[in-house]
Amino acid sequence: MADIRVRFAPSPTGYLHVGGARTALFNWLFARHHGGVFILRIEDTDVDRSKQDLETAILESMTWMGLTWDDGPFRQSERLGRYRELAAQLVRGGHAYPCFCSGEELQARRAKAEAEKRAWKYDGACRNLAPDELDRGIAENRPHVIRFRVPETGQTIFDDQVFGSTGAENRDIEDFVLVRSDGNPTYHLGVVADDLDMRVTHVIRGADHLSNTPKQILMYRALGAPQPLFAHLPLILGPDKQRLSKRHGATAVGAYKEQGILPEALTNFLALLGWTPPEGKEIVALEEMVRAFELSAVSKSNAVFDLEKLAWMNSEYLRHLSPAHLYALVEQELKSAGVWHPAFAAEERERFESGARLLQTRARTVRDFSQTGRAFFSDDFEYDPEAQKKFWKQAELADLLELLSEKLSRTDPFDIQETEKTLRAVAEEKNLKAGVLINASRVALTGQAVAPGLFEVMAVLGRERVVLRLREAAKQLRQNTA
RNA sequence: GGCGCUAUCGUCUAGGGGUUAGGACGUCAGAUUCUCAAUCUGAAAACCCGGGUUCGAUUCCCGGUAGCGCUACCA
Repeated sequence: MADIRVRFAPSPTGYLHVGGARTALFNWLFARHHGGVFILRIEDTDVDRSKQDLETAILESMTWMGLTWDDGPFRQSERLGRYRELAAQLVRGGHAYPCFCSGEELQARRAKAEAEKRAWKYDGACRNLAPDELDRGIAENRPHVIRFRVPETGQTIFDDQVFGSTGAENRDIEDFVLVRSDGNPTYHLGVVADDLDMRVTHVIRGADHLSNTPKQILMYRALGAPQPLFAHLPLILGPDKQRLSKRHGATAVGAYKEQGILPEALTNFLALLGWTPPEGKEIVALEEMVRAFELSAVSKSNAVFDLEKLAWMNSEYLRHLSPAHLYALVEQELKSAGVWHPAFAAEERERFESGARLLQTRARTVRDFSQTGRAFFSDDFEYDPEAQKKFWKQAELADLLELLSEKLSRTDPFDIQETEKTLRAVAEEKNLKAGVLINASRVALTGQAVAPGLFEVMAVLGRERVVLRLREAAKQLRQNTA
């Protein structure tokens, strides 16, 4: 298939949410797979709700995810003239007409129909206005919209690339609005005009548009224009199976970035919502997805967004990060958390790197490096109250930690093996299980009950810090028990 | 209400007229251990219901039910 052109068309009325991101991803994958063009278009015809900084945020999120576009971004607000022109063409051809019904009138009629339990559809009041009536309305400058004249009979069916053959009876489709009374186009006019002008070959979008598609196909026909292929994507739901929204927690791509999710993990996770890679291998790099992606493998049923699996996938990606990539990421995280020290770029580089590596296998998000892992990069950290409660129970621990501190100050070389030997010797001498001393020391050195192996921690921190922190902890412990 | 779409473990899904219905996340148990994670082993866990077609349906067809979507001068 040559000359494939697809587009992603967010509207800047909110941040890029994961559903939109998945749509963008599938478009992008499809384009890359076929060597086609991925167009970015901003659908900002809703002037009241569209915001410039939201557009910027959307572009940032897409860039962060690696979904770069080949053309655009185009803005519908910059093409208003073109939409009016097309609407006029439709009117001339008898496929559309001005409608003078006001919003209030319409609402009243709709309410009445509903009260009488009649299915409401625009009643066509202005569908066949007498020419003089029409002229008068225009001459008097009465506010009006332009409606599309939907055929009264027949059906509009199409072959969706995901859902298969589907469509609607024309009699079930109302004469929808093309141009608002303020002259701005509605979504339906905008998409068709743009997809036409941008020579989009495949419209890949959320399944919430499945029922809208016949309307748009009717427009292509009225225009005598070739229509694109359509592929609708199942929706992403919250755990309660309701359409994903803010009340389910974070939905914006930017929020996941803030939480320390890697773009690769998010992308991979999103791809698995509705698409199964061949071979069933779930960890799939972007390039691999590009190679394997097929619309025909997209599922038809909605998918629940499972945070647990995203978290797992994130730790999986974190664990397999190359050292260079890891260091860059951790550096960035420490900086934004205010934990970064310039020495980490110079004389303390080794400590920084080994600390990052030590934390790598157990990190769930990049935030962990500055949060639970803070003590590896800063001397300014707190003892977690829960950790103290769990491992600093015995009062004698204060003396023991001090003793250990003193022994360690003479341990040489100060490495994993020797520090362990030293600690176990102290434990034995005091007739104590090594675990008790180890756990207490862990809290002393990291502030946490959960951290990497103690002797690795010691080796990374270095003698000076370990000795100091153990002594400090002993002091703290005495205070606690006093 | 009308129209449309969908329906396999809790979740994401594979599969498909005859299978021990497969995998992943999660859960549980065990191993390991210095906490946790990782790792390894094992376990529990699903074809929405009713008809039809068929020698045989989870799979095909119809109906029901449920969920979702559309039903705006939102997109």
